Amino acid sequence: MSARGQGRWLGRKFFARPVLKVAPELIGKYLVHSTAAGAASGRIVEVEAYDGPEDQASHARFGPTPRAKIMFGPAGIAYVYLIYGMYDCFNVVTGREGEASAVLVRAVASVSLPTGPTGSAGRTDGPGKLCRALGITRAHNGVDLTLGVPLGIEDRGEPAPKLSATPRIGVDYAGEWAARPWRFIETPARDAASAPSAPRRRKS
DNA sequence: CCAAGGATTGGC
DNA sequence: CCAATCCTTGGA
Repeated sequence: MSARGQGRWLGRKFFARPVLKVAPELIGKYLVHSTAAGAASGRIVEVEAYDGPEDQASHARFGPTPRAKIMFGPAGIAYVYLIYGMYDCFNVVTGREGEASAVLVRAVASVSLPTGPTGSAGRTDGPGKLCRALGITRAHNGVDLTLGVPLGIEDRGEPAPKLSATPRIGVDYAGEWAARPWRFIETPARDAASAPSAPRRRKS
């Protein structure tokens, strides 16, 4: 459907802005993975921003290493890496070329799979499960998301959701950077059960 | 070359 | 609370 590409897929201009502006705007957009079998998609509901080599939580903190150099490149490119030897995590590069910033997509909802009913009834829990659910792997590292295939991010014209910002997950080692509220989630309708769960981080 | 640790998840 | 599991990085 490249013929109807006008504004359907988020383009270079959207991604080529400061990551702290792009990240919250990705909430409510749709991550779509198209294959021969059909399209797998999910509504983005949780993201994290990683901004520059000085961000001690970012993979770019060691400079443009073989793995992280893609973060220094042009915006709109997928950065998919393997974590803990078993899970793939999906990111999109943002900002100007030469800067090192990216958005980690941590969760999607309303998952739709080509094989039929999702069964998931909705939401993935984390970046690893998200990639597994949508079939995203390291093979997608470096693909241009603005083309829409095989991977793209779609604006379906939904109104901007209400957002909350919290510190990022699993970056305790990052010192003062760990405290920055650079994780964005759609504000839960009710927080009765979910709010108290956050503090539990390993290592007391 | 080698040792250490990780943008996580699921099991005990 | 902690093991799984392997790639990336930094240091010797």
